[in-house]
Amino acid sequence: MDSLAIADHLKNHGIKPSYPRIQIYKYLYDRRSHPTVDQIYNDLIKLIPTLSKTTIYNTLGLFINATLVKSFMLDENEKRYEIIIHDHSHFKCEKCNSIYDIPYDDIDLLPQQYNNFQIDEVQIFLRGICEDCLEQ
Amino acid sequence: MDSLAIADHLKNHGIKPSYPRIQIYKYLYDRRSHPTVDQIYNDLIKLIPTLSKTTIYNTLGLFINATLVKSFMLDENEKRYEIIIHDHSHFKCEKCNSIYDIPYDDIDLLPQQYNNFQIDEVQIFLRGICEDCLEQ
DNA sequence: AACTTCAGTGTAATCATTACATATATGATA
DNA sequence: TATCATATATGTAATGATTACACTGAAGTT
Repeated sequence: MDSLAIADHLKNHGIKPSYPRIQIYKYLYDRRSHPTVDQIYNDLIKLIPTLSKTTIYNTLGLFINATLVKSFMLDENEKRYEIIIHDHSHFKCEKCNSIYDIPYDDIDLLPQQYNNFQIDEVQIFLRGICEDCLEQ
Repeated sequence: MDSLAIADHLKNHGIKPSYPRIQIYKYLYDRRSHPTVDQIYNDLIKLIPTLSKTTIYNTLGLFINATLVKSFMLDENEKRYEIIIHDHSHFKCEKCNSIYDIPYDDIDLLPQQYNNFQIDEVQIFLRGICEDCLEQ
C-alpha cells in the first residue's frame, strides 16, 4: 500500500493523514510484525528525525479508536500493536521469541450456557516452541 | 482448603510454608478471582498488618515457578494472578467489568501445517457484554 | 548461645505509559 | 496574501506497576 492509498484509507476512517500518521500506518502494514512502541520509535526515527514517542502513542490511540489497529500484551509489560486484518491467534516461540500469526477458523469458544453473551473481541495466545527451533 | 493442607501442598512443591505464603495462596484459592497485586495487598493487609507488596511479588513469583499459579494480562497494565486449576478462558464484561472463567474443551487451535509446534500454554481472552448486563 | 540460611520488609530505581503545556502546521476566510 | 482557528506534533514532567537491592528478623542446626 503506497502513501496515497494509506492517506485515503485514513481519511475514510476520519483521520487526517499527516506524514507521521501515514508512516506509522505504513510501518505496521508493510512489516506485519507486532512491534512495541519502542521498536516503532527506533525504526521510524531514522525516517522522521523529529518524531516523538508521544506522537506514536497518540497516533496508535487514534488508529485503535478507528478499529484500524489493535493492541495486545504477551505477558511482558509492553503493549504490542498490529494492523487488524482477520481473526488470528498469536504463537510465541520461547526459544527464538518470534511471534507467529496463526489463522483460525470459526471456533466455538463458548459452551452452550454462554450462548447469550455478546462477544466483541477474541484474543488467543499460544506459547511454546516452534517447528524450526525444535528441529535444531 | 485449610491452612494445614495448603502448607503441605506448598511443601510438596518445594516452597516453605510461611504465614504470608499460606495466606496468599489461600486468598487465591478461596476466592477464585483474578486479583491484581494491589487487590491482594489491600485485602490481606487487614490480616497481616506488616505485609509488603514486595512479599506478594516474591511469593507469586515462587508460585509461578512451581506452576501453582499463573499470571495473565487483560489489556490493562496490571498483571492478574490465579490458581492453576484446569484449562479455561477468560471473558471480561465491558459493562460490569467482571471476569468470567469459561471452560473450554479440547479445541484444535492449530491448523494442520502447525502440527509440529510444541504448545506449552494456551490463553484465550474474550471481551464483550455478559448476559446479565445485556438483560438490563 | 552462636551461626547459617531463608523469609520479609522498606526504600529506591526502572521503565512503559499518560498528562499537560507549548510549538508547529494546516486550512479557511477575508 | 495575511490572519485566524483548529488540529497536529513535540518535549518535559508525572504516574504507577514492577523490580533491584540492602537490611532486618525469624527459624533451625550444631
